[in-house]
Amino acid sequence: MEKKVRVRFAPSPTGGLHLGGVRTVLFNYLFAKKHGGDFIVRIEDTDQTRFVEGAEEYIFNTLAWCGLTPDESPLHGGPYAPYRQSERKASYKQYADQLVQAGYAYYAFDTPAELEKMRAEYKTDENPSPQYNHLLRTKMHNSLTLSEAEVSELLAAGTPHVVRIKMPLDETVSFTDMIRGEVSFNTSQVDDKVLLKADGMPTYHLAVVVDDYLMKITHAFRGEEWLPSAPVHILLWKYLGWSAEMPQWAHLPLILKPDGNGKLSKRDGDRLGFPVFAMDWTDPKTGETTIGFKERGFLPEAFVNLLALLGWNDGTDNEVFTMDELIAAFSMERVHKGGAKFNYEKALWYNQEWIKRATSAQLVEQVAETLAAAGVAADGAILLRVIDLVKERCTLMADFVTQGSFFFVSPSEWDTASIQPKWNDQKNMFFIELAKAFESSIVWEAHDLENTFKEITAAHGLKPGELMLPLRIMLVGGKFGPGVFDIAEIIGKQETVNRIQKVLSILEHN
RNA sequence: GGCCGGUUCGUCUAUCGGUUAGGACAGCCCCCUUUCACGGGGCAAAGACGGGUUCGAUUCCCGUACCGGCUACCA
Repeated sequence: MEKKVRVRFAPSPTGGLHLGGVRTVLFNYLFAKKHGGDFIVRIEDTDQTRFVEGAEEYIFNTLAWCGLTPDESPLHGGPYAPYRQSERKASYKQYADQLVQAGYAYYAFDTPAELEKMRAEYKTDENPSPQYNHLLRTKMHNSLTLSEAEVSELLAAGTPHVVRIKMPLDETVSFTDMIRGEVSFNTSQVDDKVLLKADGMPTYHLAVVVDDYLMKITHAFRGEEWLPSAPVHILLWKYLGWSAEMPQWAHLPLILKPDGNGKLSKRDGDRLGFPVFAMDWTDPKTGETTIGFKERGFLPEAFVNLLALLGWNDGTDNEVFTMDELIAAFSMERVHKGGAKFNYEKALWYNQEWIKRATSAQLVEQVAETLAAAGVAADGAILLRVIDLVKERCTLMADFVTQGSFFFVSPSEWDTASIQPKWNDQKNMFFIELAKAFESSIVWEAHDLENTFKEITAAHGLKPGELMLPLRIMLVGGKFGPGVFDIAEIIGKQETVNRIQKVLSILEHN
């Protein structure tokens, strides 16, 4: 029987979740759900110096907003708890010891200062960053160079030390990456990574292997930046005697900055004016808030959609997918190898697509919230009609404010500059009469209003074209929005007449 | 520097050796629209370079160039 698929997303709680991180979650999630498996979130908080208050909560809020609910996590519980590595601290040492016992790892007593000295000493133009590797370990302070007695003495004295993996000489480690195919490394080129730190915490390298094993992870997906350390992990699986259980790997391509080169960073968003984080993130130390896609006015469906199509496609021309469609269509083999430059314009297009496709009923709650935040109280029944009328001209949720406010509150400013140049007494008379006609009309429907409007223009010997724009500006405030008579119908007789008269008086005083 | 990965229109991408190299975003033009959008139609735009393999390479192999990642007791 096939093993049940189990994947994990393993973030460090160090700050906001950016595009790349959410996409990694997404691909994990899609793969798991596609295969009827479980999606686990494990918090990798092994570095206390980088721990950031609130970051873990933020991660779960983001997952909830995106609709990527974990099956197991510190928040959701599960049979392999705890899901926080700091709480699993005690379980790693035995594996480190096991590796030392078997000769696959060793104790190293070098102090940070000694390491620094070593790097400075061996640094050359050809080798700018000397590695603690098979060559240099013979010159350092460790259980390979020290006598057994010395080592026991140091250990007994409680001397601070780390455990390092002993990379073998000139062996080939290879594995099949689900995206890249076979990738191989020569072990002589890989350094002796620290497995267990002096504070007793494991490094990522040990923790990821131990926890993936213990949690029965079948597929391990992570960013491409992890590819260089894959041989360490593969060897660890082997040295711990778990080769048969090793998950299948896939290293996801990076998301690159839109201009120039390099991977996308928070700075690029600040610089180019678009969000990089999924949701607003406030740094607890500086108090500085970084805008998120959610707060910028993206729909979660659009955010998920655009992320999925950054580096993946189903082979057809289809670009708009619901979560269920993504799950059905997803396959790791169709993920791109190369990194993708993030394009905010395209992201906006996805959002507009999703707003367009959403029904007014689906949008009403959020739109009401958005309007309320801008100080506009919007009534439910009318709001539904307004949303239907304006949604196709909204790219971001915030656009509903400019596109929808004038239905509920009179404009505070009018683009009279666009009326004035061609304004004259004749037009003034026309609008006075129009207001009167509107005021006395019995039926208040767009179609009838348009007829009334046309009858009066004809009676005055005017062309509707030169009066339509002034009317629009009177009702809307500017040169935008849906059909003028639809607007008039919705805002009602009194309000329509009021707005016409208000602008008439402004024009008169200029 | 070393190791690993990558390379199709400006951008995201399709192509599983044979295509006028397709689509989308952005750009430009036209239509629709007495506003702004939506929508419809059109234009422009690509296989990094050099060698092989092959009847035939964007596709397979090698080299070069360029780009990226890693090179911490960070993940």
